[in-house]
Amino acid sequence: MPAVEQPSRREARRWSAASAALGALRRHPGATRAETAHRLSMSSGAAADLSARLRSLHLLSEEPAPPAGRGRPTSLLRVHPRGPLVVVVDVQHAGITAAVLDLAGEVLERTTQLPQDRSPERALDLVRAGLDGAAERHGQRLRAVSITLAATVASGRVVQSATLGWSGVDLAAAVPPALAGRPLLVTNDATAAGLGEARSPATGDARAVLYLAVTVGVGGVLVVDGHPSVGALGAGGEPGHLPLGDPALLCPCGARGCWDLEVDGRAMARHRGRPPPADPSGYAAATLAGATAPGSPDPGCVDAVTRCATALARGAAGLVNALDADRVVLGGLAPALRDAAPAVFERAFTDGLMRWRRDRRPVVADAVHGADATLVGSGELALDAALSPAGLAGWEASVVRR
Amino acid sequence: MPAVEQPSRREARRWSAASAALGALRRHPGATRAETAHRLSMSSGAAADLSARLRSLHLLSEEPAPPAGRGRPTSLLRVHPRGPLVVVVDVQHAGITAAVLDLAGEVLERTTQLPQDRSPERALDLVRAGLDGAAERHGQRLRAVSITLAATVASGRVVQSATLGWSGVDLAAAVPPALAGRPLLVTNDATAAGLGEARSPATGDARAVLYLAVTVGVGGVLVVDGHPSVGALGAGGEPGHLPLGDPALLCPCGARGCWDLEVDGRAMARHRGRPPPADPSGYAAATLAGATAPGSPDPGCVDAVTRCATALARGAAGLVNALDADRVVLGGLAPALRDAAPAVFERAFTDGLMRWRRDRRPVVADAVHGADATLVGSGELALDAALSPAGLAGWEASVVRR
DNA sequence: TCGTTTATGCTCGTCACACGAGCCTAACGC
DNA sequence: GCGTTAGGCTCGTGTGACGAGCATAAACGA
Repeated sequence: MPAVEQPSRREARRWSAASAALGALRRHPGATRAETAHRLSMSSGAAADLSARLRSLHLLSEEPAPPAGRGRPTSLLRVHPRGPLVVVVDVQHAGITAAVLDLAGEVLERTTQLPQDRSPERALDLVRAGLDGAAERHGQRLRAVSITLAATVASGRVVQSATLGWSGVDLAAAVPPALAGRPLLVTNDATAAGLGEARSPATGDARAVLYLAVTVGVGGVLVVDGHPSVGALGAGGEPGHLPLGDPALLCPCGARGCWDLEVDGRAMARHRGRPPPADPSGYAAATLAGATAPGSPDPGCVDAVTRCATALARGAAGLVNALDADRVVLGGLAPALRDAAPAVFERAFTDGLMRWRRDRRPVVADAVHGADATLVGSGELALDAALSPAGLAGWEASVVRR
Repeated sequence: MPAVEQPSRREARRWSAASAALGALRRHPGATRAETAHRLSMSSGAAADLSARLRSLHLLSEEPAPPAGRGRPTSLLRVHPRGPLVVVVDVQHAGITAAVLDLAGEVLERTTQLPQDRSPERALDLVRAGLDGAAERHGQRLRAVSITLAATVASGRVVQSATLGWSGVDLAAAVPPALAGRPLLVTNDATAAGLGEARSPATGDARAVLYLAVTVGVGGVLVVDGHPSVGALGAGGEPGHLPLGDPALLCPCGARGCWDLEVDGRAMARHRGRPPPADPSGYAAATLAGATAPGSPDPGCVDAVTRCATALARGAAGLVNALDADRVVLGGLAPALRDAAPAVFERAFTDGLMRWRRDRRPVVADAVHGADATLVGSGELALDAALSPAGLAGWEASVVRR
């Protein structure tokens, strides 16, 4: 854990308005200054002071807004071209992606590297290389580091990963000296993706978003008021290990009857009487293709897909009951699973809801960010840290030093 | 919903230190001034200013602390005898309890009334009477109202209650004019109880506390960093309606396979081949007694209790997996259920955990507040509102008016 | 007994943000 | 061209946080 010191009360107060303004700008990209001031109920005087301060610190720049109707034209708020940046790294079985984002969440650059072998050491080397490259190109402008992995993460460490085959890996070891002292966030990939989806404008004004992504098993997270609910160690977002399935089945995680085993390629293989596939995602995709083949759907595939769609919908409804989500977002293979058996899904979802919820049942939407979801969510986490009062105080210190 | 206006940024800033100090005092009753100042890393100057302000507003009083060791003796911080109060009402099948608490969470007075009949109208009358009585005795000193019920609550309304037989009741109607404008909190009883348990010193420094109470079904809530996770509408805390049970069983809530049906008196009756009992709690208590009778335990009771204890432990472990709780607190009949079959419970709990969690498995503790848990938690909710910056600003206004 | 040590409380000057009032400025429209 | 409208700017005021320096109350020790 890097020692990211808490700002004093005074320091926090000093930056709270700036943090709020930059946060508002992040949620409403391309907003004007007057608009933002109204949104935060600031007087025009306060807005003028704040704007001057943020501009002089390279935290934002303004350009004249095109006049719209009567009145003195306002200005558009933009990310400053020499403002703070964040760097994110996503570690997946398929490859390691590093990206640099600006305060607006725009991806400025991204690189993907394919590891030669699967060892954690090699992967950490690639993560370090990615971070080092970004540090070289952007130096002090990088204000936070966020790493996501297809793994269960607790207290900044990987505690297990069936996908990567890791356990007990500390990600802090992959941060190069140039970035030491920056906030480091280590997060499960589905948790980050859920955050990215929940904060997307497409999600509307839902207060509690349940994100569920089927890949190998089912990952996901509840995002309440824009904050992921990650529990004690940050290892929340493991809905797949609720015992919603068959108690006779032993999960690789060590527990029995995990929901994980009912919704993915492993479940489909089981339903078709086949041995567990080496690549459950590929197997699931093939089974989905078989079930939806125009003209001649394979009955075995249809049955397997139907059962998985039912298990997914039933579990989603149960989680809505228990956690009081007002929106469900499906990611990974889940949208395809639902599309392959929409009526079955719908029925199982409705039947699984408590009766009083059926009147105003949560919308079940498909994820909008696609393959970038994890990167986007990871950026959100990093930007949260960079734009917190503590992060801004650090930025000011670094600007003054120059 | 009463219109409890948001304080301006300035107002919030004005009260943030006071709010923090009173919050710290609440968590550490009987703390000294110097201790509290250190805890909040305030300079002695700031502490002097703040203390003078809070004393003049009747928010706290000081008395000389008994000298302990060298150095100038400090003072003990106490609740002011004319300071703010909160009023709470707990609506249960068995009766309606109203209580008035001071800022330290001490119960100053409490009354319980037994309703003549079970209609919501009659119950609301009793709630109103309880609130009116408190308002008459304490007037402006009452700063927040918290109502708890054995019911599913969403957006301040009761949406369903098997126990009370209500649905669609708006609690705002029970607030007398004398208390209009005060923050009104309406909460499920198990959620409040869980909050009370999670904030109890007995719970230690756990970050995410999973509270599970078996009564009729199983209620509970995840409390993260002292805040209950209540989802979109405040209807979280319904873990009993996760489909962890037998999908063939239809729950009164309308869903199938609810966990609710596996752990309480209804489950025990089913396991013993009896019809559903009218009073599941009483039936469960009797079955527990039968299973633990010294000398001659009833095998049918033992079997029923064992199966329920297993279902409880298995579900608890699954929720720990999914939500990342680092402590579990059992309330209602759950401690008795565990005590009746400790080895079975232990085994099922451990087997239900993901393997990596077994090394540092969360402590499963019994609730400490007993029958008062709901009242205590309700008080916490009300005090949170009363001691928020907005609540304190309201108090100052009311003091100045006098 | 009386200075020394230690912990704490108090006063005061300074800083920096928030806010409101009053005024200035840039567009539109008749 | 002048009124209308929306928005920006300046400046005085309020207020809390902080640090420095001093005052105070107990315990300790010679």
